[in-house]
Amino acid sequence: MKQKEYQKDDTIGAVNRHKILAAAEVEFALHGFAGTRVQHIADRAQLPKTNVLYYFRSKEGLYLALLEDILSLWNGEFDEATAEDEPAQVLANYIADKMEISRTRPDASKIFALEIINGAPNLSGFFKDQHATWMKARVEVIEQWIALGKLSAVDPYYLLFNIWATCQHYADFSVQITELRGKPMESQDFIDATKNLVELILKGCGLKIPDEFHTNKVKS
Amino acid sequence: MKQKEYQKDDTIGAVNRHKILAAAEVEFALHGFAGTRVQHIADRAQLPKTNVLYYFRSKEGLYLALLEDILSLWNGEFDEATAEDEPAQVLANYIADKMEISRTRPDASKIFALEIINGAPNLSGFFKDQHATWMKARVEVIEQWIALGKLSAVDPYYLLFNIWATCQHYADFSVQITELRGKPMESQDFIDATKNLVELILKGCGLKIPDEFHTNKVKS
DNA sequence: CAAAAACTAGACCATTTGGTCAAGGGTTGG
DNA sequence: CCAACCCTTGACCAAATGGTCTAGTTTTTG
Repeated sequence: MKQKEYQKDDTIGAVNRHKILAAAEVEFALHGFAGTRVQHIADRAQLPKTNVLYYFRSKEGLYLALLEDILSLWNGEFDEATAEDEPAQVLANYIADKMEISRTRPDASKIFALEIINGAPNLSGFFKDQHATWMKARVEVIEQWIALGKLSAVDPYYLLFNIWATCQHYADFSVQITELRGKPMESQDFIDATKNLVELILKGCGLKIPDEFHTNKVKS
Repeated sequence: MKQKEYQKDDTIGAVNRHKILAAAEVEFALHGFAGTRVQHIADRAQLPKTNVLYYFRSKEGLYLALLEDILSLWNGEFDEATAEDEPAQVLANYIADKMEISRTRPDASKIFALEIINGAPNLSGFFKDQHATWMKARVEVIEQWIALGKLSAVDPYYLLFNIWATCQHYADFSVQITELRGKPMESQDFIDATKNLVELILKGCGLKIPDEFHTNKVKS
């Protein structure tokens, strides 16, 4: 249909674009938009600076492309949940998803956080609207669950905020967490943290914890 | 003892220093360190740029002075809690304190968050050590509570991380929260959010909620 | 295999910006 | 009242940095 399908992923252009985006993700997460040097992105990608500007029209263009990539991570199973689904399972999976993103894409999470903290100057009105619409639909599902007695009467907004806050924290504040624990979060630690979190939130909503998320506190 | 006690608060120098710090807090929170212009701080403080550099040796000097101010907010009642105290009351108050900071000093919270996200490049080793020491002592108290049966067996680290994450979220992500709720968080909303949060966390720890933090879900 | 398209890359530039300087104005204490 | 000190301010500067230009090289395509 269109010849711009450069997602072939093995053309020289696609490979370089990918290298640059990966390098940019690290740099922007580490220094913010203004603090990031195009030269440093180039160095990290092992390409000359001019090359970076060749593939992306400008620093801002690169940033926006990266941001778009990142926002696509925000979609998941919870998006299609309905009142018929079991809240315990849906919420537990949602939390697990979010935690998995924090573990595998911490820099993406950080860039998003920086963007929001600074007043979301680069998030398009389209994204905001879409997000607000998503939110309204999710809130409605949660309210239906409550009406059906599947869930105790929690405020849907605060519930979702709490989930985001805690999950994001493991990515955004990883430096502090590592400092305070004396060691970085390993794969197993994330599993534990996830179980803890699921237990906390679900217990707070008066839900039974799905088997696979039970903590092994008591070994009897 | 020393004549450098310019905390008189009404000398011309003290007043200007204060104005500059307040302006800097807004600007740094909004644009990050690298993205902030000294000129903009000066404009906001309604002083010429040279004046800002006169009171603080450099942009970095100003930032560090501000950061020091901000870190002093992190002290509170929980610092002196012991195993004899009641966990429900101590934790509830701690959460309420943190939420109050998020409400009244959101920019301070944001600057701290930016600092951590970017790898804490300006937090002194001294602060980190102090913080780690504080953490160890708090963890110990929580473990004693658990040993005494005052608290169900939660991981103290995850418990504290959860509290910080959720409380900070209301400051750092205020833009998103406003966007999704369709209106900014008012004083009363913070009270509700705090009660919700206290209920969630305490319930998760198997604690009874102190009267003053009860939500008014059921009016009977 | 030749021409077009995609890519690489050094040299270079305009602008922005943190910071300096020097000169002058106010205030205060002795 | 004067001298020391604190404060104010416009003019100016050097360095950093995003971005352009031009020219050459490689790859693709007809």
